[in-house]
Amino acid sequence: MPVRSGGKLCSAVTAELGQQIVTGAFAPGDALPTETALCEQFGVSRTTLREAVMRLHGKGLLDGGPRTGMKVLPVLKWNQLDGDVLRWRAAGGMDPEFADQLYEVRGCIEPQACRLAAERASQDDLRQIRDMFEVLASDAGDVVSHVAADVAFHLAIFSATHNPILISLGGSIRTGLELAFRQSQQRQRMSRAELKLHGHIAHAIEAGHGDAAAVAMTLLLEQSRLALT
Amino acid sequence: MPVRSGGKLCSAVTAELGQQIVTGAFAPGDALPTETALCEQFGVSRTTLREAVMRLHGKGLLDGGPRTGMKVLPVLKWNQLDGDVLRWRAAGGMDPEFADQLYEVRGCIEPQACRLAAERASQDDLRQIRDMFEVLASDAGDVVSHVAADVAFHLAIFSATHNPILISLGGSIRTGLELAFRQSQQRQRMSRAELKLHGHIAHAIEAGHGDAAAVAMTLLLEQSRLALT
DNA sequence: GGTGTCTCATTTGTATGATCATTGACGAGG
DNA sequence: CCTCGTCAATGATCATACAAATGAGACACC
Repeated sequence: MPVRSGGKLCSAVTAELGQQIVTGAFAPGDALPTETALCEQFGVSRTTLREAVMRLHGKGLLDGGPRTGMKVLPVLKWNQLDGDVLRWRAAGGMDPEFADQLYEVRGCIEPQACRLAAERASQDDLRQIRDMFEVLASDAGDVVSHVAADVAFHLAIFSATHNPILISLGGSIRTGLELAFRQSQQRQRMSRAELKLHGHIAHAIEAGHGDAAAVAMTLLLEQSRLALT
Repeated sequence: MPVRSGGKLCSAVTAELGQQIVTGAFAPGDALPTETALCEQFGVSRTTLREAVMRLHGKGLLDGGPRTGMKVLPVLKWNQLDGDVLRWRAAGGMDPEFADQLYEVRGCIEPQACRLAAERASQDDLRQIRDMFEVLASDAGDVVSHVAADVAFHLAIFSATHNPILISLGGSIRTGLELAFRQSQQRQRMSRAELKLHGHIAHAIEAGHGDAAAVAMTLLLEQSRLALT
């Protein structure tokens, strides 16, 4: 009966269990209740329960063998870039430590992505980046669309690298970007400094100045991180 | 019939279908045969077939709705860092283009990881890195254990950053590392230049010289990429 | 009595077939 | 040509069956 009725049972069970794990209701190393117990608790069949468990297994949250039950894996084994894990972790406010970690990873990747983008961006890529910057600069629309434009701006840079793996990686941190941006803009609009840096990045990539773009991106990330606190 | 009998049907079907997709037997945008047709082709029940399809969906290879059948998604949507996708793609020899992409991504991340590791590595982290370097330098053991030590060396650097997201990311490219190293060492042992660079990295991290470690890592990746061709 | 081994029951892993809902393509009819 | 109903294919869930693995208790032996 606890299951939120709106939607697929299986997803609901996955979300419920996943959030319980991520938020620490089960400590790493702990064994979950038996399948039959969980089936009764959620009021679903074993098939559905196992479907949910399998998804969590795929996200690196659980592992287990026959007879031993399912154990919660240590945090380091979790697939931290998985969209669901990210959302569950950020539910109820993104803790600052986590935000720092996310920005640190972005700081590793995005400046380099700018360098590659400056070398290889096609006309289409450049247009996409420029368009998203226009939307950001126009300051029109609600917060949601503003966040979407910000995310699209950064994803467009990943696209411009023409490296499928990097693009895939960009897609993985997409949820992280959204969460961070939303929380950031919840307090205040994007600052003028950040907006200017977005412009610098766009222009530097367009001009093929990879180093300048990378520097601007590094500054932007720093600025954004500060705005978050 | 084609299903390798010794093992899990579902995994076999997943691997078979997945490899067919990744290797291009179905072009992106193509619609797969209907579920019932695939069920007959593989000789499994619909549940099992759907289980396999769901896994591929989770890896971003497929999408589809009722009545429309399952379509192969464009390559950019694939989860390129998924271990299985990586393996399927590399099966039958890693194509040079893909190797280049992988090294490019590593070049984005690992030098920065070295910087962070140099700042934060604990004594345990340093010991781990040093130990793995010793194994590499000792030149003992077979190719498999040598590859394992190389992978462990790089993963230890990720661990030393103490950033869970970065560590998780390192785990994701683990399969890529293994595949690249195995192919590399299949031809020839690690060159003396590469070995020396491993040593430089280890020492620089130990000494807290982040920039030096990053430079050495960049050089190492360049060197390794050349050795692969 | 303590210890090693063996059997068995419990729990997970894998697979099947059935049932009902959902959705979108396709054709009949206006 | 447009609209709408039909229906086939997927989506979701369930009840069930069997296989495999392992922990726990029974049992024999020292």
